[in-house]
Amino acid sequence: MSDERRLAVLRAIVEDYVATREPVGSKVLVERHSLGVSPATIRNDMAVLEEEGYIAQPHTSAGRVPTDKGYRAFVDRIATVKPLSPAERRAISTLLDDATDLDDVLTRTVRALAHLTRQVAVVQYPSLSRATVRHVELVPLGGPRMLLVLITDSGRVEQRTVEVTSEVPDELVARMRAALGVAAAGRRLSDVVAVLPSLPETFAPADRDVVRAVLRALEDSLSAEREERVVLAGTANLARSGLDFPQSISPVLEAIEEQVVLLRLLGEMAEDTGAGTGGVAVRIGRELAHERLTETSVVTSGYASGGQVVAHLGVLGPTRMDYPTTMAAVRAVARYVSRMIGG
Amino acid sequence: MSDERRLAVLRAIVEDYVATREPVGSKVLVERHSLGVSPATIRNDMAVLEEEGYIAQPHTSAGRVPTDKGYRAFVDRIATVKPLSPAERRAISTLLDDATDLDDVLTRTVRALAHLTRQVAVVQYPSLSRATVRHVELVPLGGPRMLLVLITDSGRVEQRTVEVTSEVPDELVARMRAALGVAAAGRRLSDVVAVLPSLPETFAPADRDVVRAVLRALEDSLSAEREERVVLAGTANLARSGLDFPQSISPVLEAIEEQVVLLRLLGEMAEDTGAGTGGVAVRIGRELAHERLTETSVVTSGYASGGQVVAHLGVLGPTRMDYPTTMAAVRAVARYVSRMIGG
DNA sequence: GCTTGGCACTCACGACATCTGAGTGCCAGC
DNA sequence: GCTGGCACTCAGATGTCGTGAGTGCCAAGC
Repeated sequence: MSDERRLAVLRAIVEDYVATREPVGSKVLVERHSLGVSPATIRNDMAVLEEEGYIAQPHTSAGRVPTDKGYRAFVDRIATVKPLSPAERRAISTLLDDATDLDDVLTRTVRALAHLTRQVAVVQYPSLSRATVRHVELVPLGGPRMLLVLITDSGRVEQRTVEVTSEVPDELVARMRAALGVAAAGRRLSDVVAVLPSLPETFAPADRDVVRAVLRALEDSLSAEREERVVLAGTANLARSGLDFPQSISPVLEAIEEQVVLLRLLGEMAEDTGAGTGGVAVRIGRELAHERLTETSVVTSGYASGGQVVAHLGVLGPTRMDYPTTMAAVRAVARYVSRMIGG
Repeated sequence: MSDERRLAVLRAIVEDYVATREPVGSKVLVERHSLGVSPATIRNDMAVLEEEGYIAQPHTSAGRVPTDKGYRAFVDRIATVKPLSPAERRAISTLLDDATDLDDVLTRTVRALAHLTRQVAVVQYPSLSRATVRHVELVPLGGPRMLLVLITDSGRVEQRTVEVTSEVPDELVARMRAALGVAAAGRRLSDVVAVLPSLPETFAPADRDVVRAVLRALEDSLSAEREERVVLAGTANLARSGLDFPQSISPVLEAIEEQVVLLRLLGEMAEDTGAGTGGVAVRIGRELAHERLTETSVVTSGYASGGQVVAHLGVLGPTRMDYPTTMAAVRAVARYVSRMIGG
């Protein structure tokens, strides 16, 4: 019994199951794919594949269904990322080309991705910590309130209100703005944090409390928790493929809504980009190690600005998904975004 | 046959159906509510109610179910907004009190609303056109690109990149910034638009193209389409109440995802705030005039800043919803937000 | 003129029995 | 090591039937 044929059988099972959503039996397998052997032979192969955990039987008199392990083998050893069709490439350009600012780019990106893959798409905002500060602005909002605005070179704008106990004179605001500009502009955010503690010294003692409040707000803007934001699209696609979620889609929706979960995943998967998949990472079912997402797979890729990966984007769908196509779409969109934001 | 009793019967039907999700018959009706008459009498009332279109029978041998018209009568003539429980009030405070900036307030608000009502919550960003400009900032992004940032008194920050054909000297950027500041600061956005056309005149002819590009971007930021943003939460609740959507929840999810639909609704409903409902507007099923939302109801309310309604928020759920409780929650949250943003 | 008990009627739904066919595992022969 | 044959299993489809909730109507009663 040749190893290659067993892999071919596995591939055929995955492809047929993805296409038909029905357990596939030995007979249709030889009919639809030219495997050159009889159903009985295939059955032997299937028995082995099942014993090794690549496929499973929902019940005795049914065909086989790929397991997580089966999909994994498919993704790692069988499938090749297939290039997008020209029409799909055109769709990406049309959707993304006339974007205005960063918000707009990301919103359009996530929509394009959801549309291409017919699944749930996620795009993470460019990380703040790796960016450099383009500009810091401090605006008096009247009375004891000010607005701190932070603009990075990736075009991201962070805002934060600062409230102190007493009225702040405009003149002091102006001086603080100038000091912040000098201290921060052109620096990487992580470096800015290091400079901050020495700043209050340069102000009159009476003003230092106010200065410290502003710095706290700035530090807060830079801190890891606040920096992470994601945009979502295509949740309706989940419902469409509701049949793929035995219980209900509501745990999946819940998990998606807790953006923390998504962010953690995007972060984790940043590290397991497999070889030969063009920078695309895939996690399948239980590999996600999340109880609400056992029937779900995630496909992600990083996107770059200035040669540096600044954030990730991806797609979430049922384990029974068309991996080659999805991976191709994720890769293509990631590259396109990178180009747009100057990757 | 007294009119009051018929209303009482309708109320009982609505309440029971909302509670049990099952068509309600004459027998259980007299058992559960002390109506003081026999089932046969109730049947007569029900026959009339059905003839008048307030209730319907799913099939011959089943109980009755309220129609859209029935719910409408319930909301208008029977139900009273019931105050929230102390625990619920506390939940609102706890969730909202330590919000930092406007983004944060709105995100927390939408979560609170979704949590309280166990439905899909929507919060609209404060309208730009009614706001006044606090500050305009123009930041050089290097080369021919600039970033235009607009800060309103409601704390909203709008950003927009401007790209021109040639490099823009920092000095010109500074002059434009100053001119914009003078022209816009303190004005209502709608008034700012009127002032813009005269601005290029004050610049040297060679610079006017650049100035015009910036003004176009500014106008764009102020334009009606861009000004509208919404935040969503609780989509998972839809799946939970999936049984209430006979076909599937996916058309509903689709409609929600097209934020245009939501914005149109919020806008329309701004005008039909009924009397006696405490500023809360309700649309039921087909009243929404949206084919994907025939099984859906929406409950909204405006929220205010400076005594002016600046935007709306609300909740979307199955027509079979607990209107009194939902309306109470929407009203309470709207008031709370108004207080927080200085309503 | 309402209200009420009685009664015949309807019909969705669940329980149960039956059937069918896809798919399997195994084995003997090639 | 492949193949055809064969007995076996079992989920799902189909059909039948009984049950009971709920109704509408009517004639009697307050």
